[in-house]
Amino acid sequence: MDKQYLINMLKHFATEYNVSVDDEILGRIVSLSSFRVVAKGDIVASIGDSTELCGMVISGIIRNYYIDSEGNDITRSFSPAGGMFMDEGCFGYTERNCMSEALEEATIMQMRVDDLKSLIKSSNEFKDVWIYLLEGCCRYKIYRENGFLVENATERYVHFKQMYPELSERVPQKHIATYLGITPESLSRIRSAMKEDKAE
Amino acid sequence: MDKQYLINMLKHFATEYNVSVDDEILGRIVSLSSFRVVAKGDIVASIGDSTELCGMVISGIIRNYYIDSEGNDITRSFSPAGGMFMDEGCFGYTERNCMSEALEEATIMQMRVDDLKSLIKSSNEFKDVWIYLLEGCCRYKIYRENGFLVENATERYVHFKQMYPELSERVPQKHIATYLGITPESLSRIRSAMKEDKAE
DNA sequence: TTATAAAATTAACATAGGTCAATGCGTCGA
DNA sequence: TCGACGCATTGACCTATGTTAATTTTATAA
Repeated sequence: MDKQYLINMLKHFATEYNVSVDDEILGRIVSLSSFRVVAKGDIVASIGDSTELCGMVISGIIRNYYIDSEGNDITRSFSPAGGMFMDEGCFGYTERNCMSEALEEATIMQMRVDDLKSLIKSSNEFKDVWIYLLEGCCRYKIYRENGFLVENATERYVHFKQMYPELSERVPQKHIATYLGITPESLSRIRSAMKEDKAE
Repeated sequence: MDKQYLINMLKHFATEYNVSVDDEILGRIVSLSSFRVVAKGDIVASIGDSTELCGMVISGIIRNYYIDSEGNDITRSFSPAGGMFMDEGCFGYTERNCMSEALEEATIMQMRVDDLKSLIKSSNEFKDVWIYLLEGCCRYKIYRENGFLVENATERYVHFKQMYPELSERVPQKHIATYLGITPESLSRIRSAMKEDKAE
């Protein structure tokens, strides 16, 4: 993986988000980052970890999950290729409150939040990119909030499949269930009820 | 309400958020804004409205709520003094999908999203403020997502009261209930159960 | 201050989703 | 190829929350 290759990869992710960043900035990001290949099942970051690093997924899928007061594993989000994770530091948290694991073999890139923030401060253009990403994060969370407020579990599942058809295939159902705020057993029942409905 | 008074008010709100913006920028914001006093119960913006305007609450409380597929009124958020509302345009939505009403007599300020975006583009300093606000929005929504994923209704209510003691007093309970994702009847039961627990 | 409406409480019953446990099915490593 | 383990499914039962409706309390406006 040479530098230009990584720059092109980042450019590709940026294009998917409809933002353009010039190579010079991307080169600085790459220079400030370290890269790691992690195996399926590896824990990439844990509860209580410092938030000084933030990461981006180059390939594979990272799952971010809470452990609730009874010890249950509850998926907060999935980070596919191009997605950020371990980003709590960017939002001002000083300690991580969730776990991150690789659901598949994954290549991840990580850099210091301080470095990222300096980069943002230093470049007017990159500031716009950061604003774009933050607005996207808000949109996503507002959508999710809306789901919990006005939809039932079945509706949330249907919309999840529409929105993330690929994740629906690649990720174990139990994780999709907890992401939707229900148990794996409930999701299984919802699925069989949906099949019946279709049959009729 | 003269201009300097309004500037000072905005400065005060900014201070509460721990951000500083200089008077020149605030002056431009005020110049681009219009001000309105709305009566208790007034609908300030509706579903289907254009998102070309965004607003900030100067005094009073604005409640933002969805109407679900069965016609139920479900609170999405409260905007107290200093809070934004009608901000969908800032996040790229072209049409509003929720209602906004004044829970008390309120003074609101509104400006064109385009003007706000130009202001952000034009000022490096104001960009930082906008980034700060967006990060705050993400933090808030992440907290809320966490609540729906790992807390039950009682816990969400307790945390709501801790976090927004003033809102808890000033806002009808039925709206707090739907904000928490439950019915007013359920909240009432939760409250009486909490009283019993305390008594024992 | 009173009349009226709105909000909160309470009760009885209904239901979505949770819990626990058993079974079956893939998949992956030895 | 086999065995073991993780995952999905299913069933029986449970609980939190929803629904409907009656009642009490509180707020509002004449």
